[in-house]
Amino acid sequence: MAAKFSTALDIHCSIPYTSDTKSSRLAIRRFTILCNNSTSKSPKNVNLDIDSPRKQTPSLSEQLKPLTNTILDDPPNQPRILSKPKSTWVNPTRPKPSVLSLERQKRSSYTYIPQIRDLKNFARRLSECHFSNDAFLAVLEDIPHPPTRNNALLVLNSLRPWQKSILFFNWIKTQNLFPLETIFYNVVMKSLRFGRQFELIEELAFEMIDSGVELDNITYSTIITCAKRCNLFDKAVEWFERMYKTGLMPDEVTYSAVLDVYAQLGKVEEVMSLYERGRSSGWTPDPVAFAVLAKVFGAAGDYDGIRFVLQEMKSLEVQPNLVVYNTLLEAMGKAGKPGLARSLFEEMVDSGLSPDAKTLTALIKIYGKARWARDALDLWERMKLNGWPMDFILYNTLLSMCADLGLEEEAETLFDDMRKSDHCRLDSWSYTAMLNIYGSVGNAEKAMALFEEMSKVGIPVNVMGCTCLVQCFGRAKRIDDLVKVFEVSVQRGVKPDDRLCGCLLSVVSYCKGDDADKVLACLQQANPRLVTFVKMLEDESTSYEIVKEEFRSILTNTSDDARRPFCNCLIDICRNRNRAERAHELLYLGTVYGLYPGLHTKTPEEWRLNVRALSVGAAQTAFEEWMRTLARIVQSEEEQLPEVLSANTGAGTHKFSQGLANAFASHVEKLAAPFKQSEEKAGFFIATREDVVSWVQSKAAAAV
DNA sequence: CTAGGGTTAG
Repeated sequence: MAAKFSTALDIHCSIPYTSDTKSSRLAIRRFTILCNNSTSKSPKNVNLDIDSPRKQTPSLSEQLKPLTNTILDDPPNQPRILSKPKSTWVNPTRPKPSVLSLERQKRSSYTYIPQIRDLKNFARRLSECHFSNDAFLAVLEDIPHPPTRNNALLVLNSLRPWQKSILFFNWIKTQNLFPLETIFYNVVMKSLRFGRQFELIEELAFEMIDSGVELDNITYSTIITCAKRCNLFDKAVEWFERMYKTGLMPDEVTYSAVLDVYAQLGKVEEVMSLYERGRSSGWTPDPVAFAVLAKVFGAAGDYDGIRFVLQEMKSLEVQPNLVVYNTLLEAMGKAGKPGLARSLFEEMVDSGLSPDAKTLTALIKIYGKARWARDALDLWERMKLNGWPMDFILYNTLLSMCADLGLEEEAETLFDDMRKSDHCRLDSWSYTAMLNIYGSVGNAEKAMALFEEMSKVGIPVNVMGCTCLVQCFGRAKRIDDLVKVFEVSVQRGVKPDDRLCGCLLSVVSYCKGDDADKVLACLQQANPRLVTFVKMLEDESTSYEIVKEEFRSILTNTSDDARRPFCNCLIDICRNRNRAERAHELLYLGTVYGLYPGLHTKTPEEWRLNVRALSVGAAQTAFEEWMRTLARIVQSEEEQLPEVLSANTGAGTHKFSQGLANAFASHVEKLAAPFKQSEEKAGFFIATREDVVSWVQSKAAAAV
């Protein structure tokens, strides 16, 4: 009997598909406000006054602030509007606010240089020479043509890494042959960006300001993206604001760079605000901007936001490119919409675009997490048939998908292909995916062989691999192997996390005597408080108050996604150690602490107990609790039962986790409760009101 | 990396 929740499989494989669209509501509401309020709400706050460059314009954050206040004043249930935004700027005394220039900055035209070959070779020598000043100067002696403006620019453009770019730049400066225009700074900055040298970039920028060299949109976007890559987001915003203050309008490249800054910070509100103000300035965003929008909604798992992006592109007649599709597909996955991802992919292929490895990685991952075996395998076939591009991440994603779907043979074939392949190597991801499969199917022999192979080829086991192995050996009751693998992993640097502890705890729940003690000894190293708590639960004399306090404190120190597994395991432990009432206490506490949202749902026609996220023991406990409640209601006649009562265990779409429905069925039978497994709805147990009422009455009669 | 923006893995 496999405890559904407590398998490492469930711990690892359940993607936190979130249906929470709070952020989108906010974003869309914000969007609505932005569409409507420009006529009524004080426009001075949104207006970037460019007509008087001497007057300092308010900074971006100052401008955002009043908008934030506006949204807080908004009635909470305003309907969402996803229509094409219309500019409604009608205040004649003020100009239409403009936040970006609709013209991209022009780039200087390319000048042909006949001695390009010589200079490129020279640049390569500079790039390859020693980093010391002397070595560099020695090569400089051999410059094949005089360092005119264009020659110097060409060399500078071909130089890497950044240290060399700086050396050459400084050398040109000392030569004093021509003024250093903006483009020279821009080229050096780009090189510095590759080296993530934000401080040096900023130094150069100040040098430009001091010496009166103009900073243009290319300069700013380079500074901003460098700050972004160095995770200096406040710096990125600071430079964006600085450009307004100097009277320079960002063009769409700089603008979408900043959109992405907010996107990476997860600030949906700010992204939407900037986007909307760009739109009302007459901007038609290009695919890059839409990719940024898609990313921000994807990160928030926000389906409404994704729909908004699609609709915007449609109404503005912007054709998505491959990157936009890839980002949208990824976003669909995060929003838990595998079906829509599938149709979006077909739309993409129909439009004539060919998927790349990233596209396929996103889709395969989505199908795997959704347990859509048919679609995953069909796509895999199509990939092979069409010769669509693969890379090592896609290979590993296919392996993980096999783990999600329990495709042991397919995974082994792929694993061997990868082993033989020249263009991809087995790495820790590949091995971990295989360990996940063997852990799921309970193939302890192969799991052990793989573990030994890993140490032989020098690929360290990570915490997830260790968890899979613990699960595998626990299920196989090979407790000595479990202990060995745990000890070795910890010695080699694996830091046990809450998932691993949950897995150990689940093994404890179905082990007895010595075996349980051995596993508890492992758990003792990883989480001693949990072991103490298990002992408290077993001890009859522990009071409810103490259990409650200690449990709360343990949960507080447990990561979110491991809390329910912990509670499930602890309930199982109580039931398997003859502490049934304590199991009821823990279930009650778990419910109070919000670990089982929606456990019981009511409509006028039907009351339902949802035990899909519960372990076998927890599901049994919940069912008993429910029966007690129903009996009390029937006897006290305080409330009318609905026509239908049902319990949902889930059908166990996962190949290896179909144990819950069976265990539940036998528990129902043991209690002689009148619930029947539904023929047409898999995973449902159903009783009518009459059944329950007469069952309660006959039990009451028997008790007299 | 040929002066600037966006996308892949428990």
